[in-house]
Amino acid sequence: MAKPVATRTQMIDLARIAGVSVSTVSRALAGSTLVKHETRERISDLARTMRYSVNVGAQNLRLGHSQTVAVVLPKSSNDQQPVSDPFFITLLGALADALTMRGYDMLLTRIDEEKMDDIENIVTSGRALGVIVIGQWLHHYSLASLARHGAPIAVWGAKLPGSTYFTVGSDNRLGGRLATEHLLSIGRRKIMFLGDTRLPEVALRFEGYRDALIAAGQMVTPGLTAAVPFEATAARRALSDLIAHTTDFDALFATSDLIAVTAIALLTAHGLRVPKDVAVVGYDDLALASHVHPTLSSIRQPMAEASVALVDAVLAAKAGQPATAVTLKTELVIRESSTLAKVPKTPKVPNVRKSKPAAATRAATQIRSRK
Amino acid sequence: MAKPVATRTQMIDLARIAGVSVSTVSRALAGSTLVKHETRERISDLARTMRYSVNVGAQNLRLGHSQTVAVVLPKSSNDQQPVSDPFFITLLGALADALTMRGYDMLLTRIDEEKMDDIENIVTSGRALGVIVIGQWLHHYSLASLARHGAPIAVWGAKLPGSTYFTVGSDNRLGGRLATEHLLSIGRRKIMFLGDTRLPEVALRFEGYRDALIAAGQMVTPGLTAAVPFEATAARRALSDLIAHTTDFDALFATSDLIAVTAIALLTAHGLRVPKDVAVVGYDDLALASHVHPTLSSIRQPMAEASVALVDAVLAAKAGQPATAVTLKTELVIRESSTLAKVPKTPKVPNVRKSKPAAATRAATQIRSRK
DNA sequence: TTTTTCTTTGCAAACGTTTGCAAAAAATTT
DNA sequence: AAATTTTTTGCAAACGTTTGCAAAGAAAAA
Repeated sequence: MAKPVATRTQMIDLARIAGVSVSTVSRALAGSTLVKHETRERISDLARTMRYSVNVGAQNLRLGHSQTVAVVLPKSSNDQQPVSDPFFITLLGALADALTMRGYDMLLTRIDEEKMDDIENIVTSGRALGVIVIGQWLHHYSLASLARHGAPIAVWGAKLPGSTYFTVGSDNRLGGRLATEHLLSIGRRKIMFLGDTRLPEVALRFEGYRDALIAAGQMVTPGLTAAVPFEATAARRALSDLIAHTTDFDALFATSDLIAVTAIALLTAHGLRVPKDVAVVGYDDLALASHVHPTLSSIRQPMAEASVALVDAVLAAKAGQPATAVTLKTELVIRESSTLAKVPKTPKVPNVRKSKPAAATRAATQIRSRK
Repeated sequence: MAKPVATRTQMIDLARIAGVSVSTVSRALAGSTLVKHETRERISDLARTMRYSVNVGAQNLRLGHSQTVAVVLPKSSNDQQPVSDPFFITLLGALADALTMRGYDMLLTRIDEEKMDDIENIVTSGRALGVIVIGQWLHHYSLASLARHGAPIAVWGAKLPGSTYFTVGSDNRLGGRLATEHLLSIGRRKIMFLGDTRLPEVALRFEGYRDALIAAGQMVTPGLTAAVPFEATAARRALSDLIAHTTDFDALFATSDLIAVTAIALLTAHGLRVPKDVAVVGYDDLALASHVHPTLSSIRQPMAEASVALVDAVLAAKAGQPATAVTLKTELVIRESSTLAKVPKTPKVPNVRKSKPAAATRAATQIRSRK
């Protein structure tokens, strides 16, 4: 086999072959009307047959800007787990699409929570024009500090009081309220709240939960709140403990779908029926919510819109606009896990459509069935 | 607020402040021993306090190479779905870690199946030094063509006969055999195969399935094979149909965990008990396998090792080495969905450890419980 | 002190583009 | 045919680094 010449073809090669200058090639490939239509065609064709594409590094250098947006996920230094939360993973996919659609490249990085300055590095090193931060971060104040230093960042999550950066998130308080009102409306009175209120998003969902209870003339029972973490294994451990010791509840409001399905699995193993004995509502409305049995009611966070909003936000930050907080449409999706009607018994027709819309609580509520 | 000067700090700024030339700064930051220890320190400190980091674009341009590896996922032009398969998403996370660990940046792109030439673009445009291709691709031959043109690519999946590119994958045939042998060993005789054998990986798993049946003196029953696709919604539809019309089976071997859990949900809705009436084994051993109820037996594909192997492969390809195919350790993980023993009844201790290792078929088999 | 050697620094040329400006070529008008 | 305008091209300077080479400075040897 002949050793191929390693040197990549570049503009000067095209120029030589076409008998023009590099300037002309550059302009031709950029589609500039400055160059004669005919030569433009000729050069484009040449580029195509020679499988040439411009070196984006050089291009960025000259143009002084990058077409890449970084997406960072937190990595706790202790755990070696790959990205655990299916929610963020789903968001990741949606982000990849949103960015690709707009013509941006996506740089994916996992960053140690202790080394948040690395985030700034991504921008100052010119690797990306801005950073989208997703995942459950403890050090929100570091983010604020980064933003103040001028790094264009957009963050998934709740808007915190003094935050200096762009945020995109669902209406956590509304979500908490919708879930709780729904559970109340199907007659549940001992609704347990599962989530770690140290996280701002979860704290807001808890407020919604409390609001709904109070509006219904109930109050928050201390024993009905459990600080279940988002991480899968830890969540399972916490729930195991919980279910072994507490049984005095007839509904669960889980602050993530993962917590919800884990809880359902444990309840079932414990001999409790869902939704008959315990109704369950999750949060996120991931694909998995429709795949488990019983299918899971959940508060829907619209991923595609979230992604677009995050991209917009990071570009706005880059443009120097003042930080804003986007709140996404947040709605309840009712499925079997919180439906009073009996689960329909194995229809011959594949498409199950619930006939009895058990309890529609309010405007923002909708019934979903599988397509 | 004073408008901050937009210009990013660069080497020449450090040089001016430190009273040296850019060459010295460059060398100092690179840690060259050519520059006096004391000045090196001084410049490093200065860089740190000024929050400077070198422009990787310019660096790459000068150095003539990139530190970025692209990871591409297929996107079917018709469906607007975000990345669907949880398997690839999990792999994605593991890849992010493997690359970060080695000091490479990861560029994530979704590419239309019809425009596979875009893959080559990633390399010729200098965006990345090589490409890791994951996902279920139909056009394997296009990949081969790309590889022949010199693009360093590494592909997740089965090694195809004449493939000119690096591949990393599990031992699909062994996996199929292990699953089937296990189901046979717990007394099942009507084992249904769920998977689309047009995909090379699935075809191999089917061969393993057939091997095991034949070794047990059985033969493949045509009615016990269903071409269930990997994509979630389509899979559900296919399974719905299937379960409505066929019931003459006592075990399922699903070629993905997603198919398996969907099947379990549908079976349960249909009044069938898992594993009592129908035992189920999946493929991939994703996190979700331990989160569903009953927990899912599955063929484990080691993600972390896969990621490392893929990174190694793409670097080898870049170095011009001849293509190889890595086969990962492939083993069966037995959980509740294929265990004869009764599901343990809600132990007070959180950590469930199965007491009865129902049926260990062979060396590569292991029993797992949650940590 | 002068010469020699060794250490530390700076100059200038690359890396592959884009683009302002001016020159050349072509088309139009006088 | 000359003068003017319009279209098309090329020159050369940037973009922010790295590095071979030579020069300057310091230390050692003569």
